[in-house]
Amino acid sequence: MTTGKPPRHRPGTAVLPKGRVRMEAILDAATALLIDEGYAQLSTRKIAARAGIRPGHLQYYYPAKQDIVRGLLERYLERASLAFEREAEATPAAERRVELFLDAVLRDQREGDRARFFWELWALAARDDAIAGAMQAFYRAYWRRLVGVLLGVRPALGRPRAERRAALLIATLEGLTLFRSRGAGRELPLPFLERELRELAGALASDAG
Amino acid sequence: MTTGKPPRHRPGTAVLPKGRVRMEAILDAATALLIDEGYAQLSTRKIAARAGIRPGHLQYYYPAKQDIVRGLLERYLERASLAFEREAEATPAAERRVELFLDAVLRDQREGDRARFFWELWALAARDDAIAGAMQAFYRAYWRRLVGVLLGVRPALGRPRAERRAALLIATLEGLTLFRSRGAGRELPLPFLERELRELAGALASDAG
DNA sequence: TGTACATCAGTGAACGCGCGTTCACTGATGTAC
DNA sequence: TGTACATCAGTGAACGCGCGTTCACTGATGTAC
Repeated sequence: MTTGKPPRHRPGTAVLPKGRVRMEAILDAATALLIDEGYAQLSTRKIAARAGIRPGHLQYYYPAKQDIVRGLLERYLERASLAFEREAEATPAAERRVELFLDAVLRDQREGDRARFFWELWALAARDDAIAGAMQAFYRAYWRRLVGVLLGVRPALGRPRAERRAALLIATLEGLTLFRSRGAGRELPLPFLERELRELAGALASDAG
Repeated sequence: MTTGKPPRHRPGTAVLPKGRVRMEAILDAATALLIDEGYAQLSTRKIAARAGIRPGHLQYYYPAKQDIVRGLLERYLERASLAFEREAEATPAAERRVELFLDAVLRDQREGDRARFFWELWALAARDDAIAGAMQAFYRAYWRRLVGVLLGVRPALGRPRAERRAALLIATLEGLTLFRSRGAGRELPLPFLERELRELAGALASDAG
């Protein structure tokens, strides 16, 4: 089976340190460009330039453009899912968990680039099954973590109701990114919205309804 | 001032019927392509082909590609804003207004293409000020309409609180589009989510909190 | 430590393609008298 | 109704460009003995 293939790095992950560093640099460059200019303006030649290599060398690590995009997405979402896990370990008193979870999410969302990055991803997921799958895995982790928090605070909710309310809360949080920075109405100051959001979260964590 | 410019249709809107029909056809074609393939794959040549004209003739009506995108967006959002107005005229008993408003929004969102279209727009708005402005105007109309509904049902809310809650509800509704079709988790059946959403809307329309 | 060899990393030129737009031109339609 | 003219609508060829990817090749690094 050892055919005389063109020199290309196949197994997906570089074995040697230099290769691993290069692959990271490529994903870093592509991520920055995706956020700065959007997927429509993203080109392999720009990625190569930003990563400090020649255009033809990209294919040595990533045979096609879509492999780069999938790669950067998987890396990002993996890290984010890990953050959920890590946060789950250091649990404070149950009563404060919802609040702290919201804090973490809002802090992350406030980090400028997150919204732009996700807007691109939502659009991409509609056209690419691999990206849709990765996004789905991410939101599943996000959602499971929140279900756990809600049930920890208010066990009487019951799992089915907690699952639905967690989904609603995530939808609200994601939807709120539209009202940040650009693209939607900005006449409502965010601090007010976030205060209201916390009240909403409190209501969703109650066993009423 | 009457210089010998190249033959180009300048004023933005065609005067004669034939020209108006052509412009509509161009926007129709571009909208369909944007939904089917996404902005990254959108090209003037594809638009021309789908509209049944030669590539060079596009520039007669729309000097540049971005004019087409802005044109289709403005047309769509104008129609949607009008729909809000029309709906506001036929008001039933106050108590049912929130419910009916939700019905209308959810029905619209269920219409397959709406989500894909908006995902593209959110991403585009982050790069193009004209698109961001149009989106902002649309969400403002949407939001004002909902504030009116909430205040009509529960005047005791007061305008500031009604404004914040309307924004939250819109964020939730937009965020829920992520859980439809593709791109996010689909393990939660939508009917359940929508039932929960109605309860949430009811809570937001109460004067508690 | 030295040598031989295999694998890994990187280069530079070139490919064919679809893109957005321009331009000189022709044909169709409307308007004035 | 007929004619002259202006404006509107549409064509087809061509432009220069950046794109994604291939390919033959060279240089660098690791491995076995």
